Amino acid sequence: MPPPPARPQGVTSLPHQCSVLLRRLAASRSLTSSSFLRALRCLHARLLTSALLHAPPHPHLTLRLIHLYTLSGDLPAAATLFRADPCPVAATSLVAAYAAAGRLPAAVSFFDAVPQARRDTVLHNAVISAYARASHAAPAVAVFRSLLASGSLRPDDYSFTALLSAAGHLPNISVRHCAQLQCSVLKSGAGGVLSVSNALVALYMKCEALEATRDARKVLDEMPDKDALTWTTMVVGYVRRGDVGAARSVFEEVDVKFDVVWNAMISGYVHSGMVVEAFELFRRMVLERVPLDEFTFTSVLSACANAGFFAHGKSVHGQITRLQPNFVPEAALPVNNALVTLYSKCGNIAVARRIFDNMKSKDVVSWNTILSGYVESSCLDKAVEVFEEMPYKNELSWMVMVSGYVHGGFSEDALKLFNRMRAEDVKPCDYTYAGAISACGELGSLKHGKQLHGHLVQLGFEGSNSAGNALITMYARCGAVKEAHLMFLVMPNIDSVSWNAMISALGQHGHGREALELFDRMVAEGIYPDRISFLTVLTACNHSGLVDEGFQYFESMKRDFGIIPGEDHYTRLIDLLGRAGRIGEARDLIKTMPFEPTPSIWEAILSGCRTSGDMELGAHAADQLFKMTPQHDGRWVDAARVRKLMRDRGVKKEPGCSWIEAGNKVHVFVVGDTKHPEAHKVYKFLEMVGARMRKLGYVPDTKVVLHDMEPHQKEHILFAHSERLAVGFGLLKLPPGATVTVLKNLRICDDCHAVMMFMSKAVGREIVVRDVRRFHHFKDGECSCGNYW
DNA sequence: ATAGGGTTAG
Repeated sequence: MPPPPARPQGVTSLPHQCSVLLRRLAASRSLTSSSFLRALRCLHARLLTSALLHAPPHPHLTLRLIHLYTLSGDLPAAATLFRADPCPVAATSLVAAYAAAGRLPAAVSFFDAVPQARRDTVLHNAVISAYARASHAAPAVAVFRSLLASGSLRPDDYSFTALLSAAGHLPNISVRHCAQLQCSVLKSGAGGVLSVSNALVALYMKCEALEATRDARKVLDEMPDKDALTWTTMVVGYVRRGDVGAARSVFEEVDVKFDVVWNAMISGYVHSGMVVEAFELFRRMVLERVPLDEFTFTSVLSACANAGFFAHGKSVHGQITRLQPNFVPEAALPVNNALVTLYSKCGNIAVARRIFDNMKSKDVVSWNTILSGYVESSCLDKAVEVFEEMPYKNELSWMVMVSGYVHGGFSEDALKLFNRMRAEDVKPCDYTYAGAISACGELGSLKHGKQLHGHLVQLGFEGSNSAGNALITMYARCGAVKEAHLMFLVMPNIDSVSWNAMISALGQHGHGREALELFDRMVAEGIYPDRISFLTVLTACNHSGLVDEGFQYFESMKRDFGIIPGEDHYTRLIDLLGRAGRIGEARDLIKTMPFEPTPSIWEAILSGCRTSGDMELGAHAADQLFKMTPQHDGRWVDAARVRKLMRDRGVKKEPGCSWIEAGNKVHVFVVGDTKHPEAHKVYKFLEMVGARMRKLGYVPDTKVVLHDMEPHQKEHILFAHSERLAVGFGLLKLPPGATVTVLKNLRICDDCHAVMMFMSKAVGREIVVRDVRRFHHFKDGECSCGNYW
């Protein structure tokens, strides 16, 4: 018996043993779905890393460790190991892992870290596909070109697959372009490869041209083998082209229906807003025992969230919970993301947060979902918290935050963030620009707005509708109606939002008739007006005093367009009537409303009464309003006491008198002369005060509602301002001779009888109060008045 | 070590 061959030296060394173990661990594919295995891998990787700290460096081992780390989801650890030796194989793993996590810049950095001479085809492929995944066509093509230009390297079928996929993200991809690509694929000999053909089908389906579907079909018919993805590609392609019917017939054509095709069809219905059909298909899937996977659930959950079928969504949630053990963390990720969306859309942000917190792995989408959940629930401070806490952000995170700021009235912060974004070298997308432009509009900063317009043009975002619409609004807000109109004229494809913006622009500047004409033209051009359009029209009528026209459009909205007027439409109409002194009609209108009057309806009535001097109705409206407004939370001046004082002094609901309601909703009834050249500043300032108030967190859901900033009102505008702390408060102007006891947080100017309310935090601070003509300087309880101009 | 399609955030 021959002796066993002697072991080669060094094989039993620690690195070698580890290497064997690692290879086994990484290869245990059958257990991939177990999160336990992932944890185990991670644990092993960590143990080995520390064990090998003092062992001699071993390239193979490092590679295996990197692979293990990427498999177990510990990307930073993998990246650290890579930096010690930037080899192409490790880079490939990392590029793929980071791209899969949606972190493109990091993914590309690994490619960059490998010296050009060491980059191989596989690494190039990984980068091309990383760019393709992130829909960045141009850089993907550039990397492909560099692969060709290298001389020593040749693209393989992976390269072509990734390239074709990237090409699908090119804007206006043409059939000719596709054919050219097909040609070069054939020439390279990658023509018969399934994945390449699938990518080609997808590419043709992405062309806008009608005949492109024929070409796609031709490729498909010539394919010797087709798999689930081939059919899915066709279904998805048709859905993208807006042809759900064709998608459905492809779906029916497939004999053996793979679950992927079902999922594609369901998500197709969801995207087309055909929620009923989506659910129908989902039911059939269950009946036919097609395995439901995370994609199915994600689509169905998204359907529930979009359609507002929250109860249904919750029952699907239950179903998922029963299946949870079968879900791998990375598979459950999109499902969890969809769940977070569902709960935050149905207003249950707390549950959304709980799901988010319990998620084992989170990606950019998860963070963005919870971020926008907070933004939509007007919890801006929470949103900011999340934003700063996010381990990684993408363009969308910034966009959500910028537009969230604008939406919440924090235009200054929006612009600040926008600037920070550029300082951090993040390229804003057109939506972000739209947000920043709206912020300029809100702040009335034409100069800055124009500047951004310039950047937009430079960046080639000219054709963007969101940015264009924001520009129309911005120009209108800044008083540049001509520019707004010009924008409206040059925009390549105006949508209903553009029309609404332009109608509103005209209305704002008192061109009521033109606004109505534009509305008629919109309808004549076949654009269906929505509820916003009518809101805009009513506002335009309001600004120009077109009472009868307002009524006509209101009637037409119900009769011709089947839009049920909401609270906001009634409010506008009542406001319109009130301004025209036709308060009686407004009162009659309330009775015909299909719902009980809301606070804003009473506010409109109240301000109408102020104009017409209808004391009786005004008193009634005020009483209703007070009844409805929630109690203050103790941090504010007791509005009830002030009200009582006013009543006691016989100043209740006097025309021209403005007042405040404290509580969860703070109404700042500003009575002002808007013709004054400085008036718009006051207006902006008050908005800012409201915004800051919320930001400071004094009263969570505070809304500052401004009233009576119309040209025909000519009274004082009073407001308060502190250099350090802008405080939210309201102002009462009492008639001369009225005496009011000073409450804890209340001060009165003896000279002009302005009553100020401060938050307790502001008491004792130096507060400067100005009105348009006078200023009040409060210090140590003293008030000095003087002329401001 | 890399790939094609479908899911989630606006």
